[in-house]
This record gives sequence, structure tokens and C-alpha cells, in this order.
Amino acid sequence: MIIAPKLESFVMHCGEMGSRWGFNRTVGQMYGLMIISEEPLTAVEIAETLNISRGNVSMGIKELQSWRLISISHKPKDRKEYYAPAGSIWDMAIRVFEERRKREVDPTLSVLRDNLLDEPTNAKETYAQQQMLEIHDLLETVTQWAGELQTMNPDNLNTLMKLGSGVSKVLDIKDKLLANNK
Amino acid sequence: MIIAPKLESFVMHCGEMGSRWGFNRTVGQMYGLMIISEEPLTAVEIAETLNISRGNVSMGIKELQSWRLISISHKPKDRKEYYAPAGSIWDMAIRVFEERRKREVDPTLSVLRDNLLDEPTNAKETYAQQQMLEIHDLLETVTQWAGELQTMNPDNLNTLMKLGSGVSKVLDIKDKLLANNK
DNA sequence: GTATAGTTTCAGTAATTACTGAAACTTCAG
DNA sequence: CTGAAGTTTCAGTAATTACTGAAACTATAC
Repeated sequence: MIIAPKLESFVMHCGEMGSRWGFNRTVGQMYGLMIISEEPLTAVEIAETLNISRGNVSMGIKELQSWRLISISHKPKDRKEYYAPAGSIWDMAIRVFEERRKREVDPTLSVLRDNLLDEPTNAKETYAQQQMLEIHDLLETVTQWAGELQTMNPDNLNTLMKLGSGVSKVLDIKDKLLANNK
Repeated sequence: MIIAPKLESFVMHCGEMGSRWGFNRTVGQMYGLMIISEEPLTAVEIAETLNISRGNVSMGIKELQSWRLISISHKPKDRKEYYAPAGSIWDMAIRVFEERRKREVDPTLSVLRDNLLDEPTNAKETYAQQQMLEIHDLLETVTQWAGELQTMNPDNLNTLMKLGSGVSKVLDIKDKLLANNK
């Protein structure tokens, strides 16, 4: 399969970004390619289009599966596997976000918790623990919030985002209402 | 400077996370060390504590500065530079978040915009552009929202987070109020 | 069972990224 | 200006991470 030069720039960019987004270059390219392809692709098509080895594609597929970013389908009378992005662009964003949280924040929280269990034995440790407690609480609040945002329906979420910092005003209104109900 | 074994685990973990958070291992360790140190540290102290070369510390400092994560101070009668985390834990989180957005999202947005300027010349390109447009709009909404959240004062932000998904209810209230005012 | 069309694994190697340490540079006091 | 105390740079090298390709494996059709 040959790819239009225009589209190539997008795929290559996904590669560059891939490394920053938590997977490696070729995995990023593979995913970019799937996103702009209307039809699901086979492993061989991916390997040929991107000029990478068949083995590399196999590893990449595994990686993308661990991020729950692709879905596998089959065609009748055909033993090949066909790969495509799983879900909508929104789903994709939420999954990348969620998986990164798991990989980045969760381990940190657990180290912090472990450290906080030990009694400090001197002033330096006391100070260090204070700092750790602050980080811990912050990460926990953010994690919880992120989790709750994900349970909201997309419409509400969109309203909220479009509202932007205007949300402060809405919060003020809420406070007033609660005050009246006292 | 020798570090308590307990605290070492935290510093080392910051190293592991460093790589995931966008900087490398030693830079992560350096920053972790500063966070748990009450007093600002000199480059030599950092190098000795972490057993890394003086040159490496210098590069790390530069990197942390580019993330706007540290502040430099001086002591009277002393030409050495003293390094400490810049601002509160909140500030730190916001900066990491903000800088990562700049490095990850902004370049993607610009590639997408470039691509979208070209007229599609066939059905495949049309489909690809649809996809890109969706990603573009999503990233733009999120970016804008993130920017606005940052301008909110921390108290309101905290209220909002603690509210969690309960924010839907508040939005409902707002809709009702607006309906009444018609 | 065997042949076939496919996928996965993994040892070896290539490419990338990080680190060292010595030399160059900067700043300041005398 | 000179020397001392400090910082930065960078060529060379070490460590890490990614990729290849051939062999092993799996599933299916006959």
C-alpha cells in the first residue's frame, strides 16, 4: 500500500509524538496510519506501508492492545487479522489519558503512601514527609476528579469545557442557592 | 551530603518517573531531591548526593529551568548558586502539565492545521481530513479549557474538583435558571 | 495426518539517548 | 590584570531502547 505524501506527514508526526505520548516511534506511526485509513489494515499492509519488519508490527500491535487503542476484526473466508482504531476520537483521547495516568501517577501514589507510613526520625524526614503528603493529596484529588469526569456523559463534559473559566460563576450561583436553603 | 535511606526511595522513584514525565532519570532525581530538601542545594551537593558528574548536574539544571521548575538563589558572601523548587506543589503540577501540553499537543495541532489547509484530491484524503479535523477540534477544546482552568483561583478549582461529577447537577441548575430568565 | 497461511518470539544488532570528565569559559576580589 | 571559585560545553563512551529477520509456533483446510 502506498500512502499519499500529504498523509505521510501526519503519520510521521504521529511517530514523533508517539515517543512523547508513551509509546515508541513505530507504534505511533502504526496508530496514525490506522486513524487515517477508512478500512481496517492487515499486519502486512502496515509493515509494507511503513517499511518496517513484520515482527516489529506484531510487537506494536501488542503494545496498542495494551493501551486498548485498537480493535481486531476478520473478513469471511480470510484468516488474516484486520486492525483498526477502537472507538471514536473521544474514546481514544480518554484511553490515552487514562492509561498514562495508570502508568505515571499510580506508581507514584504508591511510593508516596509507603513513605508516609514510616514515622519520621528527624527534622529532615518530617519536612520531606510534609512535601510528600502535599504531592500525594494533590495527585489523589486530580486522579479522583479525572475518574469522575470520565463517567460524565460527553455532552455534559462538552458543556463544561465550553463554559471554561465561566464555571466559577456557576459555582457562585450554587453557593448562593445553598445559602438560601439554610 | 548523605541522604536517609527512606528518602532515597522517593528520590529514586522520581528518577523512574522522570523518564515518563518528559525528562530523563537524573533530572527527575535532582528535582525529587530538591523537593524533599528544606534548604536550597548547590550543584556540587546534588552531584555528590546522587553520584553523578558535575557536568550532568549542569545540564539537568538547564533542563529544569526550561520547565520553569526551579528557582536560583544566592547567599551573601558566596558566589555559588543555590537551587530549589520554584513555587508550591500546585505550581509545580501546573507547570509540568502546561509544559507537557506545549511539547506534546501544540506541535500536533500545527501539523493538523497544515494538513487541513490542503484541499483533498481523492476520497481517501477526504476521509483522512475528517479524522484530522476531529482530533484537531478535540485538542483545541481541551487546550483552551486547560488554559482557562489555570486562570481560576486555586480555591475555586479545588471546589470544582471536590465537586467531581456532581458538577453535572450544578450545570442542570444553571440550565434551569437560564430557562426561567427567558 | 500434512500443507499452508498466517502470527509471535527472541537473539543479535542498530539507533538513540544519557553521562562523564576534562577543557573552556565566566565572574569577581584583590 | 591575575588568580580563584565557580559554571558550561562537548567529544567520546556507556547504557538503554528499538528493530530486524529467521525460527518457532498456531490454526485451519483438505
